[in-house]
Amino acid sequence: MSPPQIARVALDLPLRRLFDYRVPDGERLSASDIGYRVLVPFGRQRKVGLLVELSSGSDLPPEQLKALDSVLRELPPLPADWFRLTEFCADYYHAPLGQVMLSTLPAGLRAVAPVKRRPPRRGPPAAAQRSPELTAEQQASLAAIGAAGAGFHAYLLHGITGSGKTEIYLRLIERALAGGQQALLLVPEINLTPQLEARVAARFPDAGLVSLHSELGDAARSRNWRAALTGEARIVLGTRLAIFTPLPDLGLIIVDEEHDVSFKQQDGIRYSARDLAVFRARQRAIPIVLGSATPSLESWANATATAGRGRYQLLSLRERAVRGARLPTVQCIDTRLDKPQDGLSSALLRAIDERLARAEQSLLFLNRRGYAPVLACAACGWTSHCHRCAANLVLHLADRCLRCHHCGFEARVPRACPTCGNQDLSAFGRGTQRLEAVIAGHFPQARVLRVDRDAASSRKQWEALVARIHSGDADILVGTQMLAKGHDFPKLTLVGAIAPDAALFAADWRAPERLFAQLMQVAGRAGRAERPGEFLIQTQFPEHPLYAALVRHDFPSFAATQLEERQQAGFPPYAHQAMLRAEAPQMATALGFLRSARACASVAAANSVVFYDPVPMRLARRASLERGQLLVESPSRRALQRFLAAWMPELETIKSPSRLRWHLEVDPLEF
DNA sequence: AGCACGCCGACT
DNA sequence: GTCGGCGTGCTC
Repeated sequence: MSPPQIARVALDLPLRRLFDYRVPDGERLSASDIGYRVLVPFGRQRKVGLLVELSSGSDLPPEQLKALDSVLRELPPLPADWFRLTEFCADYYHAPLGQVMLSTLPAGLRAVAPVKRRPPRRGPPAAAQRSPELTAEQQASLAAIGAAGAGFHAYLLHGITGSGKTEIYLRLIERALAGGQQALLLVPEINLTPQLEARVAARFPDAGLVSLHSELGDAARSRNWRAALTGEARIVLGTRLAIFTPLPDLGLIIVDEEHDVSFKQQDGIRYSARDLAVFRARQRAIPIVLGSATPSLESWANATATAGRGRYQLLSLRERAVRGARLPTVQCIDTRLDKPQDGLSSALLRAIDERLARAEQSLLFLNRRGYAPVLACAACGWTSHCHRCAANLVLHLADRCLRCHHCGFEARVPRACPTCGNQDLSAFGRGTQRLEAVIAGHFPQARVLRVDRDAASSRKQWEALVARIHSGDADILVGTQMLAKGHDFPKLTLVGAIAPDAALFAADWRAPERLFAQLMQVAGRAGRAERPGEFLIQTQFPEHPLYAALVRHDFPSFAATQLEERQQAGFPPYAHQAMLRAEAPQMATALGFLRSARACASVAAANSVVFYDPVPMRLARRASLERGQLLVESPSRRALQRFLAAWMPELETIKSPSRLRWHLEVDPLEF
């Protein structure tokens, strides 16, 4: 009689443990079964779990163990390095392992009822595209990456817009494929994936390229994920969630636009796909390339000798790859001298006029949608604010409503002031809709197109707008950061930043970093083809160092200044942080929890961890929940991690009303 | 997280 | 008299 066999199973539960099951009589599992999905009874439900370990015993008495129902073998088992990735993610972000493992599977593969499968849809075979010639800089970067040989190497590819980073990615993918390996290419948002996908597919028609992002339907997502796991797909292109794709032959990871905050998951398990990508590359001993025109300061510090001790190798592309193409000239318009009318300075109006005369396109960048950020009554002081959030309702004249951008609340625009009856309500401030109207008034002959999340809420609408811009069916574009990324509009030669100053003095100390990246990116839309571009910034602070660096296209000096400030202030990357957040119907409840959390920490806290005071979040109420936060910080990542690991179980024992919810975020980006 | 059990308020 | 609120406790 052989000893009983115990299967240790990860389940999608907010519990920090595995569950033990008996292997049914007459069945015998082996180490090669680890990584299969299993069907198990759980309470009076059945669940899909993941077989993580086999053991000959359990901490529980045998009579308390149930037998697992079945081992699901229609998929290959998840590979060992995928386990190490998910385990690291669970450890580092202090999330339950089962939740990490199961929630990263496509929904169809963690459902109890198996979903029906359709054979993969194959697009028409694309004609393989020839590779363009490389610039000297591109060649040098590729040579540097090649010279390092096999093993883990992290590269920060700093390349200005249009310098041909994508071509480098493609050459690296080519190498990986030739070596029989799979490649993983991560991109920030789905908006850009279709074009990149088309380009990669055209270059590698036989690589079974699949994409993985949240807009994909469940069936397609399962299909693509499966193709990655079986090795049928040699290239995976996806957003942050794609970092968890099992890839048995993974030989290369590329993170494009690595500074983009959308690599950080903002709910559920709050991981950074970029940071996990670096971990994954290290433990698989493969190269990783992080690419950006404006790298995150964390990555920049890792790649520059002083701070990073050369953790990453810095590769720079300083020239545009299209021959003759130049960087846009960047100029500040001093709005103290050239006073804007309705938000537009005369210099900017003149510049737009010139483009109209030459049948070129202009783009006005204003990162605020709606008509005006608030509606107010001058007679009694009433303002349009959201009853559920600590925020204003934004006036949307296009559909005659007031809308909360935080909770989605909507109301009709009142005809008169709700408190005093005054019929003369005024719209304060400026959003894209208002700018669009002002522009249309100034240039009645021009075709004005607004591009923001309201105008392009679906993928289809977005693609239609892009097509319109491409066809030249628009003269002036008014848009938010939606327009900032990755699109080449050959006729676009002027970009104007309408009101970027607010971010210079924002309370969020990461605001300048984001502003610089955003302006650099939007500037890159101007003059990509052979026509020179011009970028005009309307500002009251033309001498501000951020703009001065932008005028010189000088990211390195901007980054150096910022890093110096951060070092002085003891901010990341010179400190490591974690944020505990709590929300409840009453702020007192949320802050009370955070105070208890801090109290129970004082015992476990290593002397190297600093606690701040529990405070309301910047948006103190959202969707009728009041929110507080408690920041903990340490100069040592290891010390912080050790502390968090001890703290988490303590937090779970704090008694609190059921209406209170809390979560921990490691390496928070927003405050 | 689900899903049970369990003990107090306004309704067919 | 019961339907149902959510507090508490458990799931291998």
